[in-house]
Amino acid sequence: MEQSESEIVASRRAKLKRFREELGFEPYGQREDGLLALSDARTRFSEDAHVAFDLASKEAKAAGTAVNAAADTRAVVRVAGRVVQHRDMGKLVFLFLRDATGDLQISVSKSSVAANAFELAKHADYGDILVAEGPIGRTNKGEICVWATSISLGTKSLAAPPEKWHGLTDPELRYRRRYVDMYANPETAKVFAMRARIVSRIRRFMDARGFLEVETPVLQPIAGGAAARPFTTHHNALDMPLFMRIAPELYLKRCLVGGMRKVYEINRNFRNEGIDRSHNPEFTAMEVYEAFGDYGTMMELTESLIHDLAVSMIDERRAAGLRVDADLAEGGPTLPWGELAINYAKPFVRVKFEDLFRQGAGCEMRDFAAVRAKARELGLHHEAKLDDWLVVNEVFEECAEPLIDPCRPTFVTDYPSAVSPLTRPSRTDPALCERWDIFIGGMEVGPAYTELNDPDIQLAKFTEQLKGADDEESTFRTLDEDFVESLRVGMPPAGGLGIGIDRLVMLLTDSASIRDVILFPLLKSMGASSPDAGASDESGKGA
RNA sequence: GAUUGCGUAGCUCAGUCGGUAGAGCAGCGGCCUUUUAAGCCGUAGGUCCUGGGUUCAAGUCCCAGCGCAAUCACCA
Repeated sequence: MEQSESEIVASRRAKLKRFREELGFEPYGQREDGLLALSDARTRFSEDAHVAFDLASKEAKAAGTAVNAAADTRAVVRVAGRVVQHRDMGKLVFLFLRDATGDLQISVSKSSVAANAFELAKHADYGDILVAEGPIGRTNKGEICVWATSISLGTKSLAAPPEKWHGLTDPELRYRRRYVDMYANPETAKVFAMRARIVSRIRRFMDARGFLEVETPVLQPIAGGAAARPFTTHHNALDMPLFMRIAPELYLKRCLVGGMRKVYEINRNFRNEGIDRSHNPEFTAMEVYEAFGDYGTMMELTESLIHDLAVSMIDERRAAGLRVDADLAEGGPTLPWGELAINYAKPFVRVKFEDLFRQGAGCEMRDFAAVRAKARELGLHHEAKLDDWLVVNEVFEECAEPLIDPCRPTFVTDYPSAVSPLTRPSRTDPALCERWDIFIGGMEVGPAYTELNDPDIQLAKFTEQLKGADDEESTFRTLDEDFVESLRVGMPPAGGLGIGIDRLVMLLTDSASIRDVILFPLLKSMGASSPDAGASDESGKGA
């Protein structure tokens, strides 16, 4: 049953036993009060106190007496952290502890601690969690450290650690063993700390503008609000199929019907589709709805929010050691993202879909014959099967989107109505609708609409959409009649917005992949059975 | 789904033309009271991703599969 363990694990187990039985340390620790974060402990260092103590020590040594306790004004700190460096000099041991705030050296002199504590320091392994207490001073070489007067064991680590200099670099291992990645590569932990602050800033921004944060169903009987393949599940007691939501949109609109004026939700969506650098099957989105607003109010809100976040990232990124190219004095925060230097100065770029189309395709988008010719020229061979406006959309994505300057946040406005089923058509030009998409760094970060609130048009658009569904799609695409009914009750005119939080965090933290901003991204499971072995397993699962 | 690349010790990586499996770190045993990837002496550690094939001989060449990455496709 017990697998034979590696030599390293075996020796760590032997140490655990020795620490417990010979040295009297509980290998899994206990409550510790009064612990300081390592970065806070470091700030308690006083050069004056250190120099005064150093002088008193030398005088006492020359005189052959003990140091007068009153001469030691160094702050005493109590800290805990994981061992990431260990240098044994014989009767003096230097080790570095690490916590989420940084690293701090602990210097353990045989003459300053109990015999069992010195043995513990001497034999501590990379990865062990230690608790140390003592005055904060520095070494001859200038390293600020805790001169330990006591050391105890927080937790013994049994697993083999990563390489101490290169850390964990294999991307697969970093994602699969994120708990190791987070301490072995401090920049990983910094990205997630920044993500947390970005999300809380977004909430403060929305709250300050009077939006109410609500929570709507993740388990939905009908997966609406977007066109994506949902994950399916089943409720046993009610014996009903359920879908993980692909978007909260239809529920948030019901909130407007119910009388909420301004609502938002920050939560997970789930889409059963491909995985790549900007797609994870579960991702975080913020959706916003404002009664009596429109896509213009959403544009102002989005521009202000993203600009404010970018400004706040100047200090964040400097503190985390990330690049910042320019500051506000030069026209707006410029935050590098990979090879791109993205400038978040207001106002963001605005360009009409129709104009960008003309520029990219070289013809008018309403000249469908020319558009179809262009599509064939581009090699879009399924062009003949598509509606005119879908061809327009494909040609746009192919020819026009690449023209958007990736270094400037850009609103593309006034999309064709035909590709936007939840959006209100323009009153002056019904072929177009009041919708924009914002692009940053070549990524689509989010769309916004003036919401369609005419129940008859909405019903017609849903019905039209369902007609085009193939067999597979029709298993999860169902008309949400209750939503249409809510529109009959009456939804005020409104603006709505969706923003991909993960993508925004990627841009703000200079992360190349969505997996770098999601703590535990989805990977294939390693223990998965082979296809033939799996068949018998599967039938046994539900019981 | 397609193409390309990668998969060797716990980790980071070498491995030439097909000819006995290598280093550093980590580990283990020593030495050292000011180290900064500490150093020095000694020692141990391998399913070369898996399965086939070619060959006197395969980590290396061929085929299939698995995993990861990048690019493309898909995702209105």
